[in-house]
Amino acid sequence: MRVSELTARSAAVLDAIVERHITTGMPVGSSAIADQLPEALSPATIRNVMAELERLGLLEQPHTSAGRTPTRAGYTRYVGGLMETGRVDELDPDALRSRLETDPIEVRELLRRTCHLLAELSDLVGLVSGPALADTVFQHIDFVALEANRVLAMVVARSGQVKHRVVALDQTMTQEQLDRSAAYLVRRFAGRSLRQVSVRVRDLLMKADENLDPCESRAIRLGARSLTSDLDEAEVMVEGAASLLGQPDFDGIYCLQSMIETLEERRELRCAMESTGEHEVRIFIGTSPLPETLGACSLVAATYWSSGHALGSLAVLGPTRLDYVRTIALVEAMAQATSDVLGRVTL
Amino acid sequence: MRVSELTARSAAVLDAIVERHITTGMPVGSSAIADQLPEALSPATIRNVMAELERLGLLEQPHTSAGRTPTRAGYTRYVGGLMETGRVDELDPDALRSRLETDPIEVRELLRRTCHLLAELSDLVGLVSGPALADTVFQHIDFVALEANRVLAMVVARSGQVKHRVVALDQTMTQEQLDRSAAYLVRRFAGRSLRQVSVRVRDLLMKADENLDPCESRAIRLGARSLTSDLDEAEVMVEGAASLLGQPDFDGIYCLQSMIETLEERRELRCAMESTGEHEVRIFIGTSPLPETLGACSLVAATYWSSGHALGSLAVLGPTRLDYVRTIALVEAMAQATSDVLGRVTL
DNA sequence: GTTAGCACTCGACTCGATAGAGTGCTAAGA
DNA sequence: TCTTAGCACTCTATCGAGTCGAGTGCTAAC
Repeated sequence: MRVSELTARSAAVLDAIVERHITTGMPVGSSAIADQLPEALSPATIRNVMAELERLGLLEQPHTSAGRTPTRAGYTRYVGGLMETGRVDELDPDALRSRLETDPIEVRELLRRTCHLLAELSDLVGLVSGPALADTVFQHIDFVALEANRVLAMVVARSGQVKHRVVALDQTMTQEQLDRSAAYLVRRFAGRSLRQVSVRVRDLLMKADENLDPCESRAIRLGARSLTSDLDEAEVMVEGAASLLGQPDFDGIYCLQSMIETLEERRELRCAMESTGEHEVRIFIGTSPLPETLGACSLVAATYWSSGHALGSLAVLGPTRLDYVRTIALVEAMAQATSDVLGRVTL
Repeated sequence: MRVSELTARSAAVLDAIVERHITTGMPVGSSAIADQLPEALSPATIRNVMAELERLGLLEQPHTSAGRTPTRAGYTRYVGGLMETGRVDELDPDALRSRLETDPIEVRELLRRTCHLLAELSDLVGLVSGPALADTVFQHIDFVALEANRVLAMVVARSGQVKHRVVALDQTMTQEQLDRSAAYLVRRFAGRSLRQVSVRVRDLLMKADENLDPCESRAIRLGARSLTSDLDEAEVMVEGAASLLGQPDFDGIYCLQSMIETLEERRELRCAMESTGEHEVRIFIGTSPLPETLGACSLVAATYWSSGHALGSLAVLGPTRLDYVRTIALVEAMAQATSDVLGRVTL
């Protein structure tokens, strides 16, 4: 029998074991399940089913005389069931929305609140990957002359997001020249996405277009230095990393340090969060897009949107043994609430 | 006998015990010290001295048949000795400096590197509190109209640091009006510290000066909304929080979670880092400016400067049992190196 | 003031015994 | 054929006793 073809009873036993293990944290014995199932069955029967689930790799035993715990595959199958049957809590996005709104709406602050709320309501780690600036609309650019050929470049997206960096010039430019350059760039490129602008400017720079006057080509050069590839890199916010230390599952576990380090690093997290899946809510249980150090964790992630565009991801990270029913509902509702608020801003 | 009046021999024994405890992490017995001291003394004599140091509150015993460990007071006295005699390593700031320099110099990136280097070289937690924007020189301001009465305000300091926020207007303003407002503010206030500008603008707003034309008073109103009190709040960077988990001293300690939480919060850290002391390098051993959750930790902090002004603090946080000789040298050299690099930028 | 000698204390470790949870297997029953 | 009662078995967790050893404090002699 293949895993996907479990009998209804086997599936029910698996679900019961997973749920009991989630609440108690202990290996689950046959009699506990016999008591719990609606169908009246003896522990011995349950044991037979459990033995089969173990053969299928869905359960395991810490040792012969202990109950069973779900394997990753077991969790995966359980969660798959949840997703298919839609058997998750409902959480009202409206209640969340009111805790997210700022006046005036500021994208970064909104996402920070989302992250905070995820951590607070789950009592686990909250994660948000911000929208990459490259996907937003170029609205404005400003250059400010600092001393000694250093120029501050500030790029503004229509959403109000800002990216600034200091660039070094090879020749001195007056503030007036800088202003003219900025005005030129705005006039010529405002309204396109920052990614397009970045590509276009780099293009023009390569071709050294002879139709451009010196002033324009100076502007292009400045633009290319300001719109660098790091526009693509979305920021990742993490909150509540310490909550992992409070998890009984990780009590005294040796790799806790590298887990926290991974959270501090962020780079690997971004990849994991942004990998897509077939469902709206993606769940990764200790494998694949999750870095190896987080092998004992699960990630419940969703995408947030604005006017049809996926902007970034938000997620909750916790031990594999986490309350999926609640967490899925939370992540789903939070994605909805954040998208709603973001929908009121032009990005 | 008061603590400060220890005999030379008692002080030597204390120092030896602290140093041995720092390297081994275990309670220190009398015979180990007898072997180690230059003066040839029997363990029994050392025991007498130890008993006295214990009466003075400088040492303690985990239990009767164990050796001694230093108390906080013991560490404090030991560190005081180090500072007075200058018995610390020397570290070459030049070597550090080359790892800090960026081209072009960007203040935030520099401080981020400082923080990273502190963590890397100490294998502990690196901390840097950034310069409050309020202390920097106002160079430029820009307003960009977003949709629906939202305006993005970007404040630029001469150092190239930027603070931006979105403000909501009560009446619509055209981009041209915004530009004129910005120009007015720059013309009138550039060159003063942002703190002064903030106070002055607020002042003018209160007085509703009738000498101002409508355009100017609009500018003042915008300025007041943009230069808010959060300019005073210096950012605190933390790196290497996970290294606390690797400390054998904290192995299985119950309050580790709240320690990491405190590091995540940052608020309390800032206070601790910025409290001043008589020496250039300040050391706090589990008490007073440190939050209570960090009672098992020590903080070694120093101030970094630029052209005579203290700008912020940098520090290393580790377990009380840390290698003070090395750490003090590191923090001292890093403060020097960071100050040197910052000295090349006008703030 | 110093130190050898000695009894004493207390944690760390080992060993064996015990209790208890949960299993797999077998054989009988539906 | 599926279910289940009964039973032997396995393995962990826990407790107490015993031992070892590190280190102490005290006393008396130098």
